[in-house]
Amino acid sequence: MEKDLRSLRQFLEAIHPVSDELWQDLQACWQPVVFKRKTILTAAGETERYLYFVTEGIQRAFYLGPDDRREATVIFTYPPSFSGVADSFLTQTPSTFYLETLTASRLLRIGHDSYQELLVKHPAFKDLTFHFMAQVIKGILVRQAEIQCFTAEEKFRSFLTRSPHMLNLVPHKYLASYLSIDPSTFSRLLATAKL
Amino acid sequence: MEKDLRSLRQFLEAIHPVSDELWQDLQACWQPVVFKRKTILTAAGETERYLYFVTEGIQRAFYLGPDDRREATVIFTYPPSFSGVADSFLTQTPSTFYLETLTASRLLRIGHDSYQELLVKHPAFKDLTFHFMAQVIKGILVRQAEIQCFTAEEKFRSFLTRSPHMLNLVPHKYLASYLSIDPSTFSRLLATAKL
DNA sequence: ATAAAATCTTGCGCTGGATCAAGATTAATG
DNA sequence: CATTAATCTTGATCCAGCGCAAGATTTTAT
Repeated sequence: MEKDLRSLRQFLEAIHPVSDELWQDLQACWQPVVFKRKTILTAAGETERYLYFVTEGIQRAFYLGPDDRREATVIFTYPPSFSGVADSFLTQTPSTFYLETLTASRLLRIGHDSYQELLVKHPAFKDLTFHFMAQVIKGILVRQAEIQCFTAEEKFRSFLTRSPHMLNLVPHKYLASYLSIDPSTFSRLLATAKL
Repeated sequence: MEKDLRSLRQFLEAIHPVSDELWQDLQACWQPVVFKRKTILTAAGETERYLYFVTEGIQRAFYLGPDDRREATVIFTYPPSFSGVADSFLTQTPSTFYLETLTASRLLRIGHDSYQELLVKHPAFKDLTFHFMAQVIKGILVRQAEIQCFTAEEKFRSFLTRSPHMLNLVPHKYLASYLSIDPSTFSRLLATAKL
C-alpha cells in the first residue's frame, strides 16, 4: 500500500508537479481493492463511480456492438497507469463501455465525490487533471487515426513495435479485438512476423 | 461581430455558466478572421496556435497516412462550434492533423497566450474548459467505437441519421473519408438508400 | 496431477469493399 | 456564361481479411 501510493505519486508527478500539501489530501482518498481475473468492474449502462490506479494486473475496456456479437477493445491498462471508464467518470453519464480485469488485479481507487472535493479544494489538482485530459485526447486521436488509416498488417506491426510485451501477457484474441482484426488473421500475421 | 460574440457566449453557456465578469475578459480575446475555401489553417507538424469558434463555413481536420495516399477525415466543424486541432492546441505539441476550410469561412480565434491568461485569471474558465474536454473525450470515444465495430453500411446509416444536412453541404468524398470507406462505396450506398 | 475449459493454429471458401477506369454531372472561376 | 476543373456514378475485377471448423496446445480449476 505504501509502495502503491508512492508509485501513484510518481505517476502523477510525471504529469504535473504535486505539492506536499496536495499530496496530503490526495493520498487519503485512495482505497486499495483487489479483483479476481475476469471481473467486470463497470458495465455498459452504469455510470463509472471510480477512477482507478493500477498497481498490479491487466484490465481492458471494451465496447459491445448492438448485436452483442461484435466487440472492440478500446484500451488495455496496466501498472503504472490509471484505469476506469474516463468519459463516464468525468461526465457522470452512463458508460457505453465495459471495464473488466483480464488478470487478477490490485488497484487503488478514488470515488467521484472525493475526486470532486479535491478538484474544488486544490487548484493544482485541477491543473493536473487538466493536463491529463489533454494527454488522453492526444492519445485517443492518434489511435483513431491508425484505426482509420492502417491495414490489418500495419496495425499489427505498429502495435507489436509499441507494445511487444503484451504478446505474452494477454490472450491474443483480445489483442486482435484491440486492432479490430479477426483472431485468425492475428495468428497468421504473427506466424509471418516470426519468420 | 457582435452577433458572432453573442453566438459564442451562448455556445459557452451551454457547456458551463459564464459570469459577466468572465465574459468581459473573454470576449476581448477573440479576433475575427476570414478564409477562402480550401485554405490550410494548420498543417501537420505545426503546433496549433489558435482555438477557433466557427461562425460561418465548414472545416475539416484530417490525417494523412505515411504514404500520403490514404487520408482520413477526423472531424467536420461548422457553426456554432469550436474548431482547431484540439490536442495540439492544448498540449502545444506538433499536430498530427491538418485543418482546412472546405468552404469560405468566418471564424473567431483566440491565441494560446490569451487562452492561458484566461485560464490563470478565471477559475470559472478553467472549469468551462474542463467540462468541454470531458465532452470531447466522450465524443471521440463514441466515434471510435463506431469506426471499430460498424460495417461500411452501418457507418453510412448512422452518419446519415445523425447528420443528414451534411449530404448537401460538402463533397461526398469527404464524407466517405470521414467514414473510412471508398467514395465509390459511398455512392453505391447512397443509391441504395434512396430507393 | 488430471480433467475441463479456453485459446491458438491452419486450411478453405467466400464476400464486402477496394481498386481501376471512363463517361456523366455538377461546380468553380476568369 | 463559357471553359475548366472537380466530383459523382457505375461497371468490372480483384483481394485482404472474415467466417467456419476441427484438431493441437495451453491454461485454469479441482
